[in-house]
Amino acid sequence: MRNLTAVVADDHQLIRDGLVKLLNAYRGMEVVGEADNGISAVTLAKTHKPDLMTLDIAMPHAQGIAVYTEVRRWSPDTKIAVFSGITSVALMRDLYAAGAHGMFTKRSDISEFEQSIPILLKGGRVISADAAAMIDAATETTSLSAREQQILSLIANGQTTKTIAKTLGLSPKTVENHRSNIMSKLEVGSMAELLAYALREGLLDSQNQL
Amino acid sequence: MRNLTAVVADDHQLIRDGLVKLLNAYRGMEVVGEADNGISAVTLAKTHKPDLMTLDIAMPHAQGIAVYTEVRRWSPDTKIAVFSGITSVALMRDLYAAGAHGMFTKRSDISEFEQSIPILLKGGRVISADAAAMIDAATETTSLSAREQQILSLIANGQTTKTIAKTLGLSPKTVENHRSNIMSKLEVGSMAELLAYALREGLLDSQNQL
DNA sequence: CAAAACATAGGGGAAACTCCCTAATTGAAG
DNA sequence: CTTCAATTAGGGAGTTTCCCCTATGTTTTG
Repeated sequence: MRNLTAVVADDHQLIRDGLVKLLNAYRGMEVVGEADNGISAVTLAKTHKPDLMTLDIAMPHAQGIAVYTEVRRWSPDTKIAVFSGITSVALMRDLYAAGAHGMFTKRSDISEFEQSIPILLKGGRVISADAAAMIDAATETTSLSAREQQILSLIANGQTTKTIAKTLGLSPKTVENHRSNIMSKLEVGSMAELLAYALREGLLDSQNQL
Repeated sequence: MRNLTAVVADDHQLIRDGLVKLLNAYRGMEVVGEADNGISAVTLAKTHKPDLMTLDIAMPHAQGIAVYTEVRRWSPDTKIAVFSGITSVALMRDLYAAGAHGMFTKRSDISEFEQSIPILLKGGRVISADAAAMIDAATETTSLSAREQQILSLIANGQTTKTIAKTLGLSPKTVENHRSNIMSKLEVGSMAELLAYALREGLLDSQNQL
């Protein structure tokens, strides 16, 4: 009796194979689709509306939280277990806030995920030990306000003070003040150090893939 | 008859499982050790001196080329197939220069690796299609001179024009000119973009691995 | 050898950044 | 209700980038 469906999305074939095997071994569950990029992940979610979906948040063609929210939009009842290979703390934090059901890193013990399946299917939430530790560590070091984080992210994406001011509808002087506050909070003395910090913490949107 | 030995080093359990299964299925081969971090990878290489070793270059405790060279030192006859999950072009280039036998990305088709095993065992070299494309793309874009690369690296590590000038014993103006040339070569228009590029390419010393 | 690339160093000006202030409004915490 | 943090916005001075030049000596390459 197979009444539970699952979709596996990951661009690493080995990981995909492992997860498919694991999910197919789960009683009553069948993997009905596999995706190796963000776009087909969303498509599969739309067509199959699976009960469970594993989602890598770093795949070609569409990255990060965008894929998550798209899947969510087209199949709101699907329970989504996010697997992050890259350890982008900011992304994890966002997904946590966006309400991902499961959060695992690819370094997590796989049995952790296996044991989580029934919980996830019931609508529960599971955050693996190492993912939780990562989020904690991040939130404690990040004493930046929401606005400051937003502006830091824009800076890290190569935007200048002026363009940031324009996109946010603020005075350039305000943006400058925020940046100044960020720098004193993070104890850095130049854009270079600030950038190094920001990029280290994974605040880049697009090109952390290469 | 099992006369070939192999060691699998990868911090992702799913990947490890997949590779172990694949290698054990190879005629006459047996996986005699698994490592989930750089240190135990080196230890296993030292104790087992396997014929073949798969090596992830982004693992906890010791990263990148250091692990490769250590393995090489303790077991020079072991054929090493490098798997890179993170797409650090600089690292790939270095490993290529250091003479890694096999180079695959985790996005590679696994059959590519499977078919490569006999070639690797004979001492041949195999670079998967996508890894080769990556290296080509990198070497063609990186037209920076030695001095320019050095200065870019210093910039990426948070040094200012002045301090760079002092450490290199140059005029600040010279450093500035180099930076300017770098920026026009890389087609970026600000420190922010330059930093983004540099960090992406893995020019940071310590913490580009997070 | 000649040409090209590289490394060195500087002038000058517009723009951006860095750091010192003040100050009004808002919303949350005690 | 009061205090505190956050957000907004600005003044002003000094420094650094950024981008345009010129110029000389060396090294590499065709």
